[in-house]
Amino acid sequence: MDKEQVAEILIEIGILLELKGENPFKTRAYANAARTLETLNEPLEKIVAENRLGDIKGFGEALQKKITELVTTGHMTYYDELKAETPPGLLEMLQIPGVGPKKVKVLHDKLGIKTVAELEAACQAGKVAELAGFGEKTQTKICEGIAFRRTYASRHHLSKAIAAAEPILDTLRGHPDVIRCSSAGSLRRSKEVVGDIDFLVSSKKPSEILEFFVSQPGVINVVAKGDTKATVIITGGIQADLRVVSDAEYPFALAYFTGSKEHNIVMRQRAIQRGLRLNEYGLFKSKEETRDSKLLVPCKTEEEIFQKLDLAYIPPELREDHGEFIAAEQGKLPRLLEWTELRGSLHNHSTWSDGHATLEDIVNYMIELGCDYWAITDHSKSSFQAHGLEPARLREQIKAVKKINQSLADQGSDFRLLTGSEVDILKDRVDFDDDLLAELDVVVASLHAGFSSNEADNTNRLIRAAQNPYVHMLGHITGRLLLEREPYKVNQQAIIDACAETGTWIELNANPYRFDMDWRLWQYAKSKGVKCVINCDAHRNENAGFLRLGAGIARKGWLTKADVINTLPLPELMKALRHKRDSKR
DNA sequence: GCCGTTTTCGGCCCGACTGTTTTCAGTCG
Repeated sequence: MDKEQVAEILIEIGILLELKGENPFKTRAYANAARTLETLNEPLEKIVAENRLGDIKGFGEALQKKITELVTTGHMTYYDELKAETPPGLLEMLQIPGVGPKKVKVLHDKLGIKTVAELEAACQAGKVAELAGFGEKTQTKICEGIAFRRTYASRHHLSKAIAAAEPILDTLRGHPDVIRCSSAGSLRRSKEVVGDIDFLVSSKKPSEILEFFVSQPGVINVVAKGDTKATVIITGGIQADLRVVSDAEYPFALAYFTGSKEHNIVMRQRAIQRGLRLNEYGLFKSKEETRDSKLLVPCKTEEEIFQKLDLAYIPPELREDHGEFIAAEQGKLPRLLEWTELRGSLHNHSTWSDGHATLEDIVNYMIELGCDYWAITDHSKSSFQAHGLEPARLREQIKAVKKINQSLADQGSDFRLLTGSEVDILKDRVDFDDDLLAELDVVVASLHAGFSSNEADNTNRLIRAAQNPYVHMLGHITGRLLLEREPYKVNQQAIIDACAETGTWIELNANPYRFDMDWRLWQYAKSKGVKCVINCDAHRNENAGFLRLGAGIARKGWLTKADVINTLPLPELMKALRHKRDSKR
């Protein structure tokens, strides 16, 4: 049992305890432990075997014992019993907006409701409104919440959220009474998937701004509207929150609403350690609750807040309590990659396989966009569903690319198309022979089919591909499709180690459904010296925009310009591409 | 359930909004 599986169980225990009405700090202890596990850089089995779990903060006697039992025997008596006494439908009921653990407990204890379907029936029969603490409105809201969940997913791809948020942000910026405004929350932190969109505005006329916001054409439902805050549902079913504050409060509110929750908790603790109190309204020289401006430690920007807490400025993408505090204290935060530092993409498709643009269209579009190069890596023959290229066809494509490059050179253009292949990783080898791969500028090796349910099999296939001297990088190593398909089972750490040994790069696939490899693993990869390539995996020219999204995810992974291969100018890139095969010779 | 320069008990981040109350609990972020 690996750390991800253990973490999942700990999170579930936390929720189950909440449903039982347990002490909230106890439930949080489980959630905290789960988060800590996910950031570990060595196998949990090893830590358990060497009895070192207690060295990690947040793992006391009880958790050590339970986790050790789980890792060594594959099950945990405490969890099994807890799960057995809680109907599974109760967990699902928590997903309904406005329904939390306390309400679920009452519904279960008083009405015997065990599933979402039973809850909906009880609402329709009017039984829920009769319960103490419930009423007509709560009952209606639950019904609407259930119906909403049926219609819309509650989580959204980053790209969809950005597309929905940017026009609203522009509109808000144009309002004469708006002083400063920004998105906040997980969108600002560039999380791969977001639950809702947060906006923050500073203004002297909050009620007018809120009225303006809820009457926007894209708003299909107003969930809540108070004096400083409104919640709406916008087109596409995404929830959007707006908070309006004074301009003096703005930096504090921006830091607060950007989160993450875990990051904020540490920020508050740091304030307390310094005899201060931090909330969304300010940083106060007081241990008591106050908004007394005489006690305010004035800060005009987020930078100043961090400074007052003895920290370097932490970019939003890093605010996940993933080590940013230690680095910010020691002045060791990296200067993160800027998306404008990317010069092209090394994994893309054309009409030769399953892409929608011709080579000529791609060249014109990418030159217009300001790229220096663009690799054409169409599928290999085994991906017949994607019109994968036979060797002869690939050799034709190489000629076609060379001809285009010759004509670019003749016109005095410095832009170059690179030849390449996204070669399938088959059971025991990659799809093309070495002599053909040797003719290509760029080789991306990816798994597309025949995933085993056996983690070791998948992992070994990827490791063998990394060992091939002609393979520059591994593509989308988990095959996940966010919100649609689970990753195939694979030991990512072992793959990173193999890439470190063989000098193979790992792709950060910038398709917003993939963002694969996950940002949580890049710090480890970086520590092993593994380089990243941010690739569009473009099937249409517009997909070039994925570079910006991918850079946001790379920033979450603490990556700098030096960590990312496709920031290199063309001559250096070509040198880097030749390096692995040369060193094998 | 964890933790300790208030250390073996009593804390644990903090506030807005809603609905059901008639002063507050639950939920959410």
